Amino acid sequence: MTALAFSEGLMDSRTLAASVNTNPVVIRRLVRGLRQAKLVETYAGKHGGAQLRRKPREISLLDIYDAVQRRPVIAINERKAWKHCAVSCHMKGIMSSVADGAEQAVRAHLRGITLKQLLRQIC
Amino acid sequence: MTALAFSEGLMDSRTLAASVNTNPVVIRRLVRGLRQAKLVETYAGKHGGAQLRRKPREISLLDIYDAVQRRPVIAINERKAWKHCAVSCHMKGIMSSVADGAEQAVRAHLRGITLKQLLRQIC
DNA sequence: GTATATGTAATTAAAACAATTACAGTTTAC
DNA sequence: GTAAACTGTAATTGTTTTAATTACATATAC
Repeated sequence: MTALAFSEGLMDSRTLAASVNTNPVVIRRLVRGLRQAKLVETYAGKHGGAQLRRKPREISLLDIYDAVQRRPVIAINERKAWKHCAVSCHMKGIMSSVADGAEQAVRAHLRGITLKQLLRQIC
Repeated sequence: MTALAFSEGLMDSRTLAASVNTNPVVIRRLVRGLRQAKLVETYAGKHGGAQLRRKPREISLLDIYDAVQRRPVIAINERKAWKHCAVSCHMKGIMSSVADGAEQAVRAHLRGITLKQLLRQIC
């Protein structure tokens, strides 16, 4: 996303992949999430590629995180509790709220950073 | 750790494993980290096991997190940068500080929760 | 119509993680 | 002093997750 902001235009998945040192298909899979979140628009065909739909100043890292993230910051134990153990029976609920708090803390941090800010550190 | 606080004494790895629904060896591996962090003490031999070294009120979730955690909240891309791309060359540094901020946010949250507080939600 | 893109499913490979086995060392109880 | 019940840890195997790659249908520019 920083590369897209930097380029100020279309970039194809091959170039983006080179920048991250991975495979174009990996990029296209991530771009799908970003497109669904309306952060980028993509074009097929010759001279196709992806570009931002909003100004870097208007895209936060939280927007990107929500668009591509899959797993929570703190995962909770999903196994069955041991019925004879009061602690075991309560832990899922207790840890869920702990994990939720951690998630919110990270989200608040990411909400405060925009692509524009990252860009300023390069230019 | 909540189970140890609840029991107010020694618990063996077999019982702890039953509570978490896993294998005793998995517990013993986690306990090693907790022991190195001086959060618990363990005893070998018959009637052995683990118990807390401090009061639940004096153990924060951050203490536990530091003792057993392995991977950062946000991992950064460790691949080689693409020399011809200014963004690629700067991203590692930029993302490191973003990841660091997220880590600090989670740590601040966990620092504010003690085992005692978790215990209160059970008793 | 050919070259160059994306979109996506399917497959393979790699890495991380948990489970299990095995066994040496420790402590208790008798 | 020896059997029983623990911990400590290395080694192995199995499972799950993730990334990489292949394949090909579809779209667009010229």
